[in-house]
Amino acid sequence: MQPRAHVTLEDVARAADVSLATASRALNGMRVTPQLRDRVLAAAEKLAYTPNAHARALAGASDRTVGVICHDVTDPYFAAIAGGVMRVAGDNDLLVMLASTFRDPEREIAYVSMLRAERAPAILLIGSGFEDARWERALEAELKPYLDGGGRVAVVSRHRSLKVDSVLPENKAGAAAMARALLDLGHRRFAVLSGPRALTTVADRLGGFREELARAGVALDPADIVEGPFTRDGGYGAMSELLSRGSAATCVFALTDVMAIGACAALRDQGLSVPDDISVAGFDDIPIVRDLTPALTTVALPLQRLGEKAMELALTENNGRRRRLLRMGGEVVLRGSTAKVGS
Amino acid sequence: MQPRAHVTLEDVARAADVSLATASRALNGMRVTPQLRDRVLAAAEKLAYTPNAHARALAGASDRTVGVICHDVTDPYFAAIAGGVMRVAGDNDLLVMLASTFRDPEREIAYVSMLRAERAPAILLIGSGFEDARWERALEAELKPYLDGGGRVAVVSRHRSLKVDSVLPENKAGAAAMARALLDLGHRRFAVLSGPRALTTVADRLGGFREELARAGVALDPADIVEGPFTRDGGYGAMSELLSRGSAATCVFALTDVMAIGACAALRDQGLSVPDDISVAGFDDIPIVRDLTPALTTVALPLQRLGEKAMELALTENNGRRRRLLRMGGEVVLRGSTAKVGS
DNA sequence: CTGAAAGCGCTTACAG
DNA sequence: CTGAAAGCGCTTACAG
Repeated sequence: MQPRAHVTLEDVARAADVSLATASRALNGMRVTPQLRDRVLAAAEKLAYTPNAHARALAGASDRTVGVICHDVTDPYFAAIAGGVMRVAGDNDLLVMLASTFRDPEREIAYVSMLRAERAPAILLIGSGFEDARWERALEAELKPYLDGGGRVAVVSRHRSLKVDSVLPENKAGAAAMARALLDLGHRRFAVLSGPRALTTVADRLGGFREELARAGVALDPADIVEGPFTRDGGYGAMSELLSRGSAATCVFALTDVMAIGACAALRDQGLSVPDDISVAGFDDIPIVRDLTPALTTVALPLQRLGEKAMELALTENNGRRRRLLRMGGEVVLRGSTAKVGS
Repeated sequence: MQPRAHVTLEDVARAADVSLATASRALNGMRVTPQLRDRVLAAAEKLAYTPNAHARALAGASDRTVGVICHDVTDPYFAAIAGGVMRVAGDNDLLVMLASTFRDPEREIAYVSMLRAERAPAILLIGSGFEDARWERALEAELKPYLDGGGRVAVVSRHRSLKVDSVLPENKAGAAAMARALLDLGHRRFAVLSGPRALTTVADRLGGFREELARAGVALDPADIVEGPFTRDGGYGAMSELLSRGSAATCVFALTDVMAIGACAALRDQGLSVPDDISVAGFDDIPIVRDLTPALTTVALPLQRLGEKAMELALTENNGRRRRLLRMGGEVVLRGSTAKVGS
């Protein structure tokens, strides 16, 4: 009961009057005479003993803590994916260590490094990578030795990242499908609220949208593309900017639902009605958007499953040495935020 | 480059042709001849060396990973608080290990136990406790030895929990203030969408609301109190139940914004208008509610600051041995979801 | 089944 | 400043 030192296995062994080895075995459920076992368990209970996970890990016991690195847990998109990861982790009796980089590439590398140091059995990287060769090399320099050391890595939403298992939402196809759906509603003049160009997801979604429009003979005026952070306020700001430019677009496509939410707020603040004055569409289908008024038209991604699949990939041994790639399609869901427009 | 074994300090020391001690010192930025230092750093770089955090922790180096346990990261309420925690943690160069119990008391204890085993320097418990004596004892049995061992603990939103530092949103006062505000709008017949009785937050908010109404001579009909899970769907279900009971309430108070969102959805689905047919108020002021249509009337809690303060408490030594208690007030924010009603 | 001992990979007094 | 050595708290062959 000394208010300082930690109770160790040795204390337990001494109290139970057995050897260290026996104490260890009893606590770990290995074969031990019931009588000794009871004595050990009783002593441990009495002393409120908790094994030192570090010593245990050092001594070779396997670790049960996987690391998950995402851009921002407070973003519903990542929260939903993380929820999926945790579901599967929980089923497998794994503790999840969730970290947020707040979109700082440096910090992502720092986290991977810390997780490596912790000898986490698996690391999940959730969210778009950055178009930055230097960063890519640095990340690879961390991941490579980790993988060589037997670490498992799975990523969500990033391509080309090493030869690791990955879950890839079909951003490009989804954006293209959205373009088609909006064209079908009769829209011909579009604006896009985009995120930072450095994110690969931005390139994919913007590219898919633009190309599909082009296929229909509709061009996207560069002045109708406004860039902002991938946040609610980023969407608000981008929409405001667009309005101040006096865009003639009848429909705005925000590259994420979160931005779309900000855009709707900006429109509302300007006294404009969605979808009567202008249609708004998003991407992701985060849970909240169906509860908005009007509900948001979007490309629905199976967010929770994205996380579940990533965790499953990291958990299952990859026998063939090739990286596994799971593509998960998105589906356009038309809701109240987009209106038909007479041509 | 063997694709199995981990590179250890010894490998680095050998490659740099120095002793283990020197290699350790060089890597940790302690005084070492520049020449040797460079050799060590170069060797470490070349071998992609990462120190084993477990060995380091065992050997006495301090750990930089704090644990945060909340009910559900996918809930915007906890996400916002976690965001605050992470902000302060980041400023202090700490890694945050975020865990979700999904409101399972057993799991909370399991997480504390794991964190104890990890010798995390601090553990933060975020979210209402449960009214369950057995659980309380079990939790205390985990926390006590952890505290005695020098661990730091801070909690958000739970009272009576041991003698640990805590941040307490004024749930009771906030709910009372909300009652007053709604009475001022002219409402006299209320309904409450409540969460599980076992959560202390429920008792506080419900109690504060009810007592303030009573003070004004307004009684809360037990039939007008519907209980459901603290989730969007829980709010949806509870509201549906209330409607099916044919309640005559002119105003519904949901104990959390998340439930209020579900309630609004249920009303919408029934073709009822908020606030024309019925007023709805929530509690928490999670970020999204100001973007709803109508925006939600609620008790605004400084969510991010709740997290920041908790982390700060855990980080600053408590010299006086008494537990510190930070009360943080909530403020009623009237928005579009509540209407005046002619008396 | 049980115990003595080696070893996991570091850090840090303790000598030099 | 540098090195040899002890020690952190476990687990696990290895003998008995």
